[in-house]
Amino acid sequence: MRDTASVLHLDLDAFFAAVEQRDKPSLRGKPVVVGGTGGRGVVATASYEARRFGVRSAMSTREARSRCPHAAFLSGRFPAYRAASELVMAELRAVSPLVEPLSLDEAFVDLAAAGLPDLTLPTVTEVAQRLRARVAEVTGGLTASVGLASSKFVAKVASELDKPDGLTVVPPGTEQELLRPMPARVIPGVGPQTTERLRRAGVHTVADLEALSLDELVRLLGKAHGHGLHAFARAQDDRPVVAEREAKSVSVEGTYDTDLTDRRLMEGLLTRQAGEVATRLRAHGLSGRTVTIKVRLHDFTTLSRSSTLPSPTDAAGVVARTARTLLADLDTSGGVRLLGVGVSGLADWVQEDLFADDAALGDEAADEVAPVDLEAAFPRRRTWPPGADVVHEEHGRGWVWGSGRGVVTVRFETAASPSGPVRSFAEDDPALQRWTSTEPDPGEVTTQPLSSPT
DNA sequence: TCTGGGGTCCTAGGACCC
DNA sequence: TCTGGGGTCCTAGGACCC
Repeated sequence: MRDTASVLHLDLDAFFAAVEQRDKPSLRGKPVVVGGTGGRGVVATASYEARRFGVRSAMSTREARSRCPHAAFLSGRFPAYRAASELVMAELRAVSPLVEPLSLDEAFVDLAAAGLPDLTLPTVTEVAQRLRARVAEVTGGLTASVGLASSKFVAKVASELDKPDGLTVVPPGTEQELLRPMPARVIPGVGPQTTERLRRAGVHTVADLEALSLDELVRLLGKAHGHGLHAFARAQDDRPVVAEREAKSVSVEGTYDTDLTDRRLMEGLLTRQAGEVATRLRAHGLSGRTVTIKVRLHDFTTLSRSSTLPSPTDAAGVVARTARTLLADLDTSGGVRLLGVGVSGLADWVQEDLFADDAALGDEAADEVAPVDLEAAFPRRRTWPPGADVVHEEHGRGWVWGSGRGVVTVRFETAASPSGPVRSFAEDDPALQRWTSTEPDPGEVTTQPLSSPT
């Protein structure tokens, strides 16, 4: 642990929902829920207005709808979130070369690598405030909460303390007095199961945890976890901020609104997922030796089966055939709610001579798959998901307010032109198109750098 | 019709090798 | 008849994170 508050943790507030409110003025000040909108969807992000009704991340969308029926339920526009995230990460890197993104909306910054004149509290505080202002400026008004402390652990705890749009600085030396009264749950790696185990052992707070010996903790939680908690309970955390981390696996999975029972359909879906995995492997110049399938049964029991190949592959056909073979050994007669395919044991090289063969094999193997109409049974993506950007020949840019029964309702409103009407169209109206371009609208006057995500 | 998707890390047992 | 140990790889499952 360092003796300066030079680890910064930044967390964008209600990120996905905030991007939607930024781009769709009618949603400002209103409850917005972004996440899965299907029958088995869960909430990814709820705006603060929706949180007032008890809507939370990871809650089923069904429950969120019953708690807050008048919220806008949107299925998410990842290109827009990624664009906003990249602008924020660029601002962080302008402060210090040592930036560790944890997700689209969160990152650590090591101010000790920033080349500042000093790392005193006034200096780092000013850097943090300037950074928050820059984030708002460059994203068109998104707010961030920031924590500054002597370690990742405490910086992250600190960023939670004044949300949204706040800054908390923990002076070095005061970490333990901050942590002691907090629930043990604030410690990274302490989730529901560990919390329950600790509760049964009479441990509720960080102070309670601190009273346990290393031996007791290891007995209670195992070696790695025990050692980790022993240190965290004392605010000891030497984990460095790491800029580049290599991917260890690539996977695709899907939960279906109704349980699958048709094996040929499952094989078709696995094959399609294998293709997506292979595409992503190739896009990153990776290949891997271990193919894993994941199967969640109707009763939520989750199975995995894996097979390690003699050499790494990035070929769709090889991944697909391996996946289908693994599925063959499982009893899925009760119905399957989730299927997934992943590749791990990644290497950043491909065996050149095998590459051509594998690629050819890939095409063949894709064709081997049972003749089910996958697109009819499970369309790859719905054309008009709620919240999606669209453009109409006559009315211009807008977004999907609702869809179903052959009709799509569009609100013609963007951050740049916030006063458009709401109109309905036939779903197959050729004048209406998904807006997928990452370029700004032709002719659109953009005053906010992010109003047309790139 | 409770319970997403993309990840990481850890544990534990068995095979196999020296 | 009894008696090893360590190391690595692989597999399956589970907890956790955002």
